[in-house]
Amino acid sequence: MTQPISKCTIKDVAARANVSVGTVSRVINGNPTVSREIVNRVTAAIVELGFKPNAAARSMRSNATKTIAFVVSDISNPLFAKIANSVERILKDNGFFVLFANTGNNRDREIKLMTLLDVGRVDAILLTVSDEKDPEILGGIKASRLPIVLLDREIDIDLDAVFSDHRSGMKKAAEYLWRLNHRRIALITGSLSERPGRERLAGFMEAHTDLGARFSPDLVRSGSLSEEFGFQETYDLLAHADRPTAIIAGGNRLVAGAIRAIRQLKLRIPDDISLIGCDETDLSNLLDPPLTVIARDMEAIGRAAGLILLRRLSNGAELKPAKVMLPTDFIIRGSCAELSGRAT
Amino acid sequence: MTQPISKCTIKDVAARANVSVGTVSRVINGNPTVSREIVNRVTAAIVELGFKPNAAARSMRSNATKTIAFVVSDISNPLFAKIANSVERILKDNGFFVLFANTGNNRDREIKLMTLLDVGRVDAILLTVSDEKDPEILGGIKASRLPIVLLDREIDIDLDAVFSDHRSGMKKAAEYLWRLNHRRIALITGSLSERPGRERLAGFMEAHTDLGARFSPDLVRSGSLSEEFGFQETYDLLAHADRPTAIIAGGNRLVAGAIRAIRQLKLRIPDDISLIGCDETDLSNLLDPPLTVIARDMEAIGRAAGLILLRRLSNGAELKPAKVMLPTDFIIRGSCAELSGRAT
DNA sequence: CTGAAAGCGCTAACAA
DNA sequence: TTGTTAGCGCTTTCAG
Repeated sequence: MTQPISKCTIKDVAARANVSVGTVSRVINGNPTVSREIVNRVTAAIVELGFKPNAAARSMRSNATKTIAFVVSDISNPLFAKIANSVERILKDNGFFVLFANTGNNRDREIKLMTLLDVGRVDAILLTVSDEKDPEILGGIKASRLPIVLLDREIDIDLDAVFSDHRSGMKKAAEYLWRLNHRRIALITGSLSERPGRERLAGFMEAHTDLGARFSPDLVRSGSLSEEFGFQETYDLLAHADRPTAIIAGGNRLVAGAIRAIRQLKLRIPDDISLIGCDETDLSNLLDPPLTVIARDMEAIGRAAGLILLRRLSNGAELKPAKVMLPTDFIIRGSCAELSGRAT
Repeated sequence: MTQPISKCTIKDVAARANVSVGTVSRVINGNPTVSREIVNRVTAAIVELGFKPNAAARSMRSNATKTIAFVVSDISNPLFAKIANSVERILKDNGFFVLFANTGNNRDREIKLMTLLDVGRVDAILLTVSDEKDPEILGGIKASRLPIVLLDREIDIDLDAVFSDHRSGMKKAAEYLWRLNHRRIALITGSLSERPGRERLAGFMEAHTDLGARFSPDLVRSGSLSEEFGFQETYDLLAHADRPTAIIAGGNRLVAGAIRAIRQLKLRIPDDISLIGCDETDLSNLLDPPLTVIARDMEAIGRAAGLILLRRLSNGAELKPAKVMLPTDFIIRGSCAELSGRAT
């Protein structure tokens, strides 16, 4: 095994192989205009010296870092982690690294991050912003010279983006509950300043409209995707006399909060309350009864995002922004009960 | 808002402010030997031009990238994600970015990654290797000129490391089951070529020895930390006539597999089988009954790792490698039953 | 086909 | 206190 005792540069290789640095560079970059003879000599020298081209110097010349940033609110959310995993896999195959950054849903951090990254540190950004309307955030995005791919966000700037079809999944879920004779269905979901919250609400309302059903505003709780919000709203919903018979928790953390609240109130799923969750997690399968969910393929989302990024990076800026919509899947399991009596 | 239409360099700033590039550099780096007057002028020029110092050029000079690599088998494992999150937070506060890479527990990928990173792309590595004895992996680590912090791994090279005290947690768990009159206790855990698997087994054995208990080898299944392994071994364990009365699943994915197997066999926890898991996940709290677990503070692990890294990076290589052992916590919940009859 | 040389943007001597 | 300049390691003309 070669021991790269001290950092060695292209110069050392050149000296060792008795060629010029330019030639070494050509060999490294697979330039075909080098004779077999010399390629061999240089390659040998590279191996013997354990030479590795310095990334900083390269990116300084080429203006490419071969790394992309993955910016989300919280990488420890298993969903983001899955997307990150998938993104990394596809990007790695193309010689890219993934830098990741948490914003903690903090507006200022998001803005700061944009400028921190836009210094030749990464070639592009995979982004999930916390507020699609915030002028400062939009300003930061506009000011960035980097290609950006949006993850499930819709803003006023025309960018590459990959979306999930929350709306139709939600619609199916609400209709399903209706068919089980539920008439008081509650929805807990994220803020309306983020696409997932808006789309889920839209699907929920669409279902009601199509069904000719009345829509009870106090049964809709939109605010945040946090577990805490899920807990509080579920608790509040169920503590009232006129409680819903079913809850749709529109967000994977919200589900955890909802279940916690249901437990605490000593209610049973689905006998006392029917529950539908979002996204596949350990919870959905391993809960007893298993959870009926609106799911999506995180792997596919990451793959799509990675592919779009690669496309943009190789085809330049003239490309029309790609918008990819990925489906959701409504998976019926055991967490919803059929109601016998017609509740109006 | 300043629009950085075209990339502008230190030179442009110098021209604009009527000073030399050296002075601009001094201002950027907060060198105190610059007059107030000029600092203001340069700062103004920087703001007006929207100048941001190029990271590649800087790291080429300073030999520091201000980014560290986080290398694990699978970032989508919620535990790693939590550590990553915590690491990122502490490192970010010190101006560092985190690059992450999945190895998928693939030996070759681990080795390749080391050389891919050791090109001035990162300043240090946070590492979890898949096999502590593999000579090629060890070779790769030795060959690396980068500071490395090991996460819960023990190898023949003296490096910074942070460990979890799996052993004592496991011991407590086994003793607890014994006190509940369990006499056939099974352990499913990871490979013995990784520290967690070894330590968990050691704790398990220690408990038996201290208790003067016989030790049934076929009740110990060590192999992998995957959910699939957890499923298969649990299934196998429970399908036999002479089945254990309790299972300890030593690994967070193993728990998921174990529960799945138990469900499939239509067994109830804890009436038919007692179960102890490892690490806090949604599962542990939200399962019914909630899971008794050997837990640890992932946040603390990430913080410790980040701090050690920072220390090494600022104090240089002469420092004696730090070894930090973080505790585990045995949390009793409802997944273990007390046996009445003495089953010898 | 190969070598020489000019930078990429920045920092850090060394001068002034 | 400020300006000048020599590189950091590499790629890429431009000659030869």
